[in-house]
Amino acid sequence: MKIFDTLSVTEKELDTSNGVRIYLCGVTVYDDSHIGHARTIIVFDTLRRFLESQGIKVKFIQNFTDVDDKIINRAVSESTSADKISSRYISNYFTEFDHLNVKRADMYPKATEHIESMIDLIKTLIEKGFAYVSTNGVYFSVSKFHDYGKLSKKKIDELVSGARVEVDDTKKDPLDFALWKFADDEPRWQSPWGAGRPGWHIECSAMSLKYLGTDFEIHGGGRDLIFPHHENEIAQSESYSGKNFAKIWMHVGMVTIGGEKMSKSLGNTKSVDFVLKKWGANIIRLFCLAGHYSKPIDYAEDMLKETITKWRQVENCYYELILSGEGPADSKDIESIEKIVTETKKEFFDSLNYDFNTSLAIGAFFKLVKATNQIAASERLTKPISDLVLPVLEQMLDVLGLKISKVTEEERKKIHALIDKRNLLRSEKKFQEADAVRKELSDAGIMLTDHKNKVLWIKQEKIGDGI
RNA sequence: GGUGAGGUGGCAGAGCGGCUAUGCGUUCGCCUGCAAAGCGAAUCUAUAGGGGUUCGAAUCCCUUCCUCACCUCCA
Repeated sequence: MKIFDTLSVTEKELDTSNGVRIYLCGVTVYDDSHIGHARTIIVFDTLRRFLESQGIKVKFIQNFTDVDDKIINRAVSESTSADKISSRYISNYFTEFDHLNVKRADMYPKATEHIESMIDLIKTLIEKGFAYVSTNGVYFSVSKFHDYGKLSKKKIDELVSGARVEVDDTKKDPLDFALWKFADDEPRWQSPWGAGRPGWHIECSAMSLKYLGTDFEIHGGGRDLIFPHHENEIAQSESYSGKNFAKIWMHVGMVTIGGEKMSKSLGNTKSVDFVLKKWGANIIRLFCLAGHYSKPIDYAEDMLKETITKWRQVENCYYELILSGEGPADSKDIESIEKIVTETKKEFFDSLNYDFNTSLAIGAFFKLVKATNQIAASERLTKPISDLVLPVLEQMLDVLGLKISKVTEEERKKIHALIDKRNLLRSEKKFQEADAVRKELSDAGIMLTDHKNKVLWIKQEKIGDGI
């Protein structure tokens, strides 16, 4: 598989020979997650599902930043503890991302639980001369790391003249960043240099090193983390270990709204909770995967609405397949569907293999859906055809993390009973009563399609609230 | 100002030297007792402007214009 690597600015072959280790920078838990966070996480979740579908062992680590000024500020404004704030939003995170059908990572390390590792790392950095203690904390000396700027393609002298660097006389160089900040208030931890809190960047260095070692396969996050976060992580980690930090740096484009980046500071966010209620997990996932991961996507309601139409086609396809009748299939149909299944499957996986092009993969997926629906529409979809299509369709659904709404066995019996009842009424030309039965079913989310020889039912996902 | 990524039909979005995806939308049909869904057909020949290279460019080069992101916390 090839993935575009931000560092080398090339498509790099992913080494899967010893499994794939992935570290994804997660969220700072001081507020609700929004669809921007969700996109990055969905992209990586899908990547992970794809790799696993290829029989590759994946070790997936995603952190929670649970020590941060924003958390503390929030705690102060709510007169509670930082710990309460972060645990609340971690709990929310799991509720929301479980709903988004995001597979749980192998581990969700928290910064607060890895203070010791961070201190060890800082100790070594000081010993090696890459870091120094000042009156406000411990700083990393950027000038000591000669590759500084290699990820973000920034020149050190340009950064200095950039004027946006925080002025702090206690630092040797304005570019130096904090590894440890002394603090008088809670939360704080003891360290050899004085009580305080870790800097933001050091946590990812410490936790990725602890769980994935050096030179692991993929380090990822949103594009906005390239500088300074990932640049600084590289500086710390490589200065510490003397080894390459990560093989591939994979960055996900921003979600925009009205063409502008969605962010807390601009106040234009759509929370995961909100979009889940409005669109549901399948629509959100399809939306997040509709374009290439590296490019921005715009949160536009019209597009989301269109996605609903497409999702209905998938539901239709799925139920046509699982409810297909017994009976022989035309050998020509078998032949053509075999061809389509083979082709779309190849296209689907080839697309993902080449820089994870989900846009093309989804295109292949819909080709299969469409071909199936065509056969169904012409009343020729029988079990032998379904047996060919269904496993592949389910595999694709699984990789994309899409979930068809299903019914219980009990509901199924009830549905069949009502369909029988309606059929009887229809045969007696009691259409009004028949329509009442149909209404009863549709109110329960069961849509009917009258085929020539049978009635197809579909459990439709309920989407949106007065869109 | 610096750096990076882009500008493709009404919209979304691939292609990254030749065969100009795909989807949505729109229109008209089919199916149906009716409806919804689904299906079919039609519609749309698009590649920011200007130069070049080439037998041939959306695809390569130059240039102009525009957009976005990063350069501060950010997924």
